[in-house]
Amino acid sequence: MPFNIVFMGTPDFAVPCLSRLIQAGHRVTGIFSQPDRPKGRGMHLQPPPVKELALEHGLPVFQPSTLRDGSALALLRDLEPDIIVVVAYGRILPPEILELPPLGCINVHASLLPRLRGAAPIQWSIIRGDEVTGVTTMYMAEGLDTGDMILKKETPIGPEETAGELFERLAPMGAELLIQTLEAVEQGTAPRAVQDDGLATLAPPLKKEDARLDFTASPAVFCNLVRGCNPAPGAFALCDDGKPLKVHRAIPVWDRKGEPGALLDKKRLIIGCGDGAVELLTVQPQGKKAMEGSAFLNGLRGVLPQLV
RNA sequence: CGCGGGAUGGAGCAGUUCGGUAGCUCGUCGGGCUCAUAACCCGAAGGUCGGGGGUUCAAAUCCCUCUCCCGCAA
Repeated sequence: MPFNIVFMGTPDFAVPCLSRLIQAGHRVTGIFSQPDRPKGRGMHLQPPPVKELALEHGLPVFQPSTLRDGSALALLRDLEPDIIVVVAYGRILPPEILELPPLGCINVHASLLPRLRGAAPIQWSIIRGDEVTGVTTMYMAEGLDTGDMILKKETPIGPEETAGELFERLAPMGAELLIQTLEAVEQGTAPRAVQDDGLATLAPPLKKEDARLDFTASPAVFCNLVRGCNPAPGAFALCDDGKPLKVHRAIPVWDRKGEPGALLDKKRLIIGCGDGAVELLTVQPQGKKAMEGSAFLNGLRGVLPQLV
């Protein structure tokens, strides 16, 4: 017996969840998504991915600029949700909305809560060097990802896995867990586990400076940052001319040593790093396409890149 | 009209200011050296210089225009 669902979500991560909801035959009575925003080169207005999917299915989409002026609440009442499903919506729900649906508001989060609460759990799990992560569903509370947990699914992180690759695995995994969670809620068998705040860690949105590479760090830390920032926003090193060099792929090199930032090879982009070295496999100079490290060296015409 | 960089053999780049033979580092192919090699030496193939138009005796280079790629910012 499907119930009325209002879905709130914005970016790509939320798309599989909505897609599975529709596929599973749930009655989605309305979609909330962030307003279209000017984005990318040219600053053209871009609809969020969830909106595009919703429109393809002819579902009503709402994009209020705020949830706190009462009109959103009125709107929600008309949609008569039994439950609200929130996936990366990008906004904290006020208490009156959290309390509106009889079955509550549930959320899909891309980490094993209470670890990595926040907007960028996938990137941070890799940047921190975690070997395991997963997805968690929870009953939403007023705090940031602090609600009582319902279901969890773990998955190992590959030693060379990038944030983009992990994203591709976690998004469908989250969608599947969402379906299971809804079934459990429907049957009244959903577990409810309080989060241990003492174990909580944060995964705030990545800032520019977070993606800055440091050649004095250990090769492992360096490469974790590269993986965690791939494909976006892209980890970068600064050259001595002040220009950034994005590093898309890098691996530790343990049998070389050198001054941090110094080039250690003629043909490959092996750079001294921490107590060893790293090889930059794929880099991208400003204004250029991504290229192999060796190609970057070919175009330097004898000038050494002084990375700092 | 947000700011900016770019398009030159398979890859990455110089050459464009001040028009006049197509260059560099690699890769590929052939040969040599070597116990051997990703090292070294010799040689070769491969380019409508993004598209179109214009100026000129002559355009990668100057003028106009179009297409595509990318960085930043948001």
